[in-house]
Amino acid sequence: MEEGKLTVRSVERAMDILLCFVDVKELSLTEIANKVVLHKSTVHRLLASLEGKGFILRDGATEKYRLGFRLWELSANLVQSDDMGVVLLPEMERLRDQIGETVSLYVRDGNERVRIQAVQSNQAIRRVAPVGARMPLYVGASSKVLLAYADEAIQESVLLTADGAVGVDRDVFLQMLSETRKLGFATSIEEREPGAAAVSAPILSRAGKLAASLAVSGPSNRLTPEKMLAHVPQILEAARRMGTMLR
Amino acid sequence: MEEGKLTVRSVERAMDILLCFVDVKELSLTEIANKVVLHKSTVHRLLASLEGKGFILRDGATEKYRLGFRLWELSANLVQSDDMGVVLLPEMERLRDQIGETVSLYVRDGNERVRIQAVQSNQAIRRVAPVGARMPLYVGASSKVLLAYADEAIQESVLLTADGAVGVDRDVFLQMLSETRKLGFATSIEEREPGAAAVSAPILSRAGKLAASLAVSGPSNRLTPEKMLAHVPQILEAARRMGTMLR
DNA sequence: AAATGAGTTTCATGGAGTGAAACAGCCATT
DNA sequence: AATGGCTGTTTCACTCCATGAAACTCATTT
Repeated sequence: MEEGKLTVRSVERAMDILLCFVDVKELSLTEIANKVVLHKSTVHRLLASLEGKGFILRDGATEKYRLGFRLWELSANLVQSDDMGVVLLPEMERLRDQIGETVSLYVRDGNERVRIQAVQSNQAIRRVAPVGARMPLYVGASSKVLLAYADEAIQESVLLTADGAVGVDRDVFLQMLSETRKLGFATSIEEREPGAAAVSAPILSRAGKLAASLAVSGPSNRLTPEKMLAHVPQILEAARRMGTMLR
Repeated sequence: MEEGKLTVRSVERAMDILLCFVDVKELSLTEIANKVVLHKSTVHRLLASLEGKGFILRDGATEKYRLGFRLWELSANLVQSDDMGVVLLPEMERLRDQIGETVSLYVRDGNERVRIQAVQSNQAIRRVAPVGARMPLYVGASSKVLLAYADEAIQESVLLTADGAVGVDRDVFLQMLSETRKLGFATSIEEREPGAAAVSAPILSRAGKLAASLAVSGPSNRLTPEKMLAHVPQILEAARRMGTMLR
């Protein structure tokens, strides 16, 4: 896989250094050098550049490096949740490339769910479903997820509409939602559409609130229950990562 | 002033590009190029590098550039207010170099104020006051600031303790706090310590809450009222900048 | 059609970033 | 004290890589 590279090496290295701090608060020079696999002196120079611009600072006591205050100034203008479709797209593409099936993003709107973003599987047979499409909230993996993490009032409201449409038992329904919360994901097989299966996981925002549901879907003969379960860890991880990108 | 430069030019330029977004949400390539005064192609390459690492993204609709989601991931590990002393130190040093007097940082703790950081004037005569020192909250420029922006309950509580210690009139006291809020800073001349004068301004966090007070202090024969007033704009600006660095 | 202005790519050039090695501090050991 | 091991920092020759002018697209405007 030859990547189209018209980028600046030292900048990429500097960004890699910043990214060392995603899960660690402070690091020493050599720790960073080991992480990014670069020579001490190179890292030192890059750090000095970042520090000069306020993106890195040194703790006076420990002499270790930390993220600098300039990132605060920037964080005010970060993408908002309403840009979700844009922000999460690269991650969705990544998941699609991992799994090879269509990946969709849904949010709840009233008693419906609406697909706000989708990246299609590049396989021959694929499910087609346009962005913007609206679907009922009581059927399909994504619906289960969106409902499971919603307020009770909303669950009740959907139960009312669904009650008339399909013969769903109230207790079974609530049991299913509880199960979804416990598992952390939901599946559906030929539920909404014949021949189609899907796995879905919640995207919880940084604040812990449900922001959207992420779904992987495909033809049920290709996306077998075993395959679906095998994909769950990757889907959960992707959803977790996406959550960290949202307010 | 010859700066010690062992830094990487392209990285600094890339950071300058990121900093274009402190007060703007999205920018086009040429807008950025104009801001940082670099040729289009150079900016294009740097942007591609930043985009590749997720620090910049392009809005699908407008085709303009925005800050990327990677900054979210980093913002989780940003310095907290309890690191204030560390975070604000460089700015304090800068102010000290501008004004040439001792710069201190105070926070309120109960009915006292405590110096949590200080950079000493490098002049011959200088005030000595160790970090960690605690002082009463009813006297001195910093106390006025810390109180002026505090809850009324705290003001009352201090009034009670102060009432016994020094003969302060309640109305005069409250009037003084109101005046401090109106001006946005406070001064004190030989109030707490004979021969010492100080100017202080509040550091308001990003959320608008009082985080600390910034004080410039020195011998009152050198730090005359005129000098103090002349320094006010720089102090206010420094305090404002520091505020943007705090939650 | 021609012209403007956006973004992108190409390419020769030399200046800039690189990493090995040496240097300088700072604690533990010996 | 002297040693060794560990940091972070600086130096420096080499060459490679970032640079910016210019050429090239592709829309949109005149």
